[in-house]
Amino acid sequence: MTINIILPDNSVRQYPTGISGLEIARSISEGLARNVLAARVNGEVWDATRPIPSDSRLQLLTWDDEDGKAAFWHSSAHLMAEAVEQLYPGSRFGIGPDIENGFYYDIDLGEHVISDSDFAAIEAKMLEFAREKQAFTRKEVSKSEAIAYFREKGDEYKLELLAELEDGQITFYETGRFTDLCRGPHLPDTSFIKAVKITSVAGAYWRGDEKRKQLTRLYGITFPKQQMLTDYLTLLEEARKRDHRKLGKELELFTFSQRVGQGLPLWLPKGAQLREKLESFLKKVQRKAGYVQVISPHIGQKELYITSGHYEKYGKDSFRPISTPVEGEEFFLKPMNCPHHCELYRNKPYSYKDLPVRFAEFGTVYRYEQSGELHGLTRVRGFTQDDAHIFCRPDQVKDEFIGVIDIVLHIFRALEFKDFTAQISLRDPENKEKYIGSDENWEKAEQAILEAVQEKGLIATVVKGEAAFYGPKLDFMVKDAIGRKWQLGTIQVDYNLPERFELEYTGSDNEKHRPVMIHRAPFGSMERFVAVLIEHCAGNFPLWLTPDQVVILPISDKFQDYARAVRDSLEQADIRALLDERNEKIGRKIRDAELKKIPYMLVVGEQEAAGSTVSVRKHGTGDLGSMTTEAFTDMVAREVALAAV
RNA sequence: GCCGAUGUAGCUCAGCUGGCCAGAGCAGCUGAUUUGUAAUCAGCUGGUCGGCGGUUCGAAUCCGUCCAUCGGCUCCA
Repeated sequence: MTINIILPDNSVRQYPTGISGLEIARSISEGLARNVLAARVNGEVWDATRPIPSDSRLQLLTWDDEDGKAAFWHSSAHLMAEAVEQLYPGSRFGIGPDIENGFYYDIDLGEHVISDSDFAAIEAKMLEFAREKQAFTRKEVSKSEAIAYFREKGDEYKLELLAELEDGQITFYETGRFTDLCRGPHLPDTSFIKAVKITSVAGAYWRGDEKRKQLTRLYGITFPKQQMLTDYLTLLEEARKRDHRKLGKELELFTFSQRVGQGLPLWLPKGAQLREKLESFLKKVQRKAGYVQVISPHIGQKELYITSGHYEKYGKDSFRPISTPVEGEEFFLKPMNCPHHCELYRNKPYSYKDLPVRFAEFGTVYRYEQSGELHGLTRVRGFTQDDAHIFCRPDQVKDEFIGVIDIVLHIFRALEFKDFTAQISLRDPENKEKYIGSDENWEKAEQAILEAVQEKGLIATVVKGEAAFYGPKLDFMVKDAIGRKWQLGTIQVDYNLPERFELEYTGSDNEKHRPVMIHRAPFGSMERFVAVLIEHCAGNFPLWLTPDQVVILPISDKFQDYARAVRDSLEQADIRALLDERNEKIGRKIRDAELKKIPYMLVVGEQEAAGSTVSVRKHGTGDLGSMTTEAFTDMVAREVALAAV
């Protein structure tokens, strides 16, 4: 009996029934066979060793295929589990998936505690088992057999997972001494795994539920070649150099003080300069888009947040209320700007002709984030949103939404953020009580977002259950230096606050109508945006943004006067210039300026003073030769203008 | 908040299993040098070793606790 196998190039080959992907690979070339990690059979990823029963389309997966890599790492999780079980008998296992960079396994170690000093032993055990070339053996089992096995083993986690599976779809995989409930697929055997690194250990709640037991999550990564691990670790090392916490310190952008408080950033002069540039850039964009600036105070009465619904939802997790000499009077630090903006809207009656009204404010808000959540500038307790609230008619929602998407994309383009993702967050249809507002309004809002995104041709993932409690949203996310995703820009439709604040406008029918509100922040928060920006450009900010654009380096004291004259003329032209007056050699001044990542260095000495020129050196590039001060000024002005900001 | 780790001068770090006055480089200060494209030389200053408590004849080192930071989990209006 033979079957037809269609390969990716559409060629058809005949093989005996029950041949495996691996055997087919071997029939093509021994080299291919050595690299085959898994097989895609009719679109489904299978073990390379699994017999193919009938005519099929086959793709052999190697390290270069995401699915091949996934099988590799998932198999590595099993290998790690086997090692852990040998080292710490009685361990029970939760789940052990592959992830973007490697894999993890959630393990209940009983009384045992694993710390990084144990990693080496686990790695050694894994390599030992890898060399044993243990096969991953797939076994179909009945549900009752499976339950019996894990009951015998006393693994309540696997039993819980089993309870959700149906009979007939349950498979076990055996690797050496370790048997796991697993769908697969897996590598043919463990010998493919040549390099192993346990990367970290952390607590993780079983099934992500804070109320359930915390298991030990062991993270690891493996490779088919030792060199690949070395390269990966080097890459990580490089990424850490871009970390905004490190660069923020080195470039004197911001700092934290224990005395001021956890999660409360202090912006140093250079950081403040940078942030101000970003703010004025956005203000200009917004002015053109019809926004008006407003200003509101940092606190608001308790009643304001009772009206908005925030008190009920977050009152307990906020900073403690501020009391006053008046009995019963309480104020809150504002955790959001929208309630204040609603009151601004209520200042006067609006006609349908007045809408949309767009109130913008760089509003500083305070939220009592859990201490374990705080992280550099990306997660803080006091931060400034580039906030605005658009009050519009229901028929304007989509256009306004589109307008905001345009602003976000404009900003990303200006700052060369190419690698972002967009996510539409809808409510969880199973848990409607988590949200405020009517079904009808939610449906209208979600529809508006979906349509706007579609019209802009934006590629966005849709996630149910991620909406804010008052409305659905569209978020823009960017990754940081070490691959963590952060939300930056956000656009949120809100039918609820206008209701709660009884906002109105008079329609053409002379009747009162309720406006729709759109919350939006293209940067998200200045803190987080600056953090991501720092990591994105590794501290080499675009010329128009960078705190110090130019530094003037006199060859010696003798040329201080000329150097000052150059600086003054640059400042006249609105160029931010420093003067290095230290009594140091030129090599030293250049080195320090390079380390400070200042875009342009102007060396001035005898020749320059004589000819009214400057000798220009560009950061990271080197000597550009000399030119007149005017020519340099023009060059900088042009470069700034070119950024189109 | 939870799990694990870390915490020595402004910065980066050394100080092993407890024992002379706690060290280095950079930064800073003083002086010399007057310099041509990534570190000039010399001298000096600077630390209640994260805070508090304990064990000990003796603690940066061991234990407890609190605080902060780091990696995750949960959360994120």
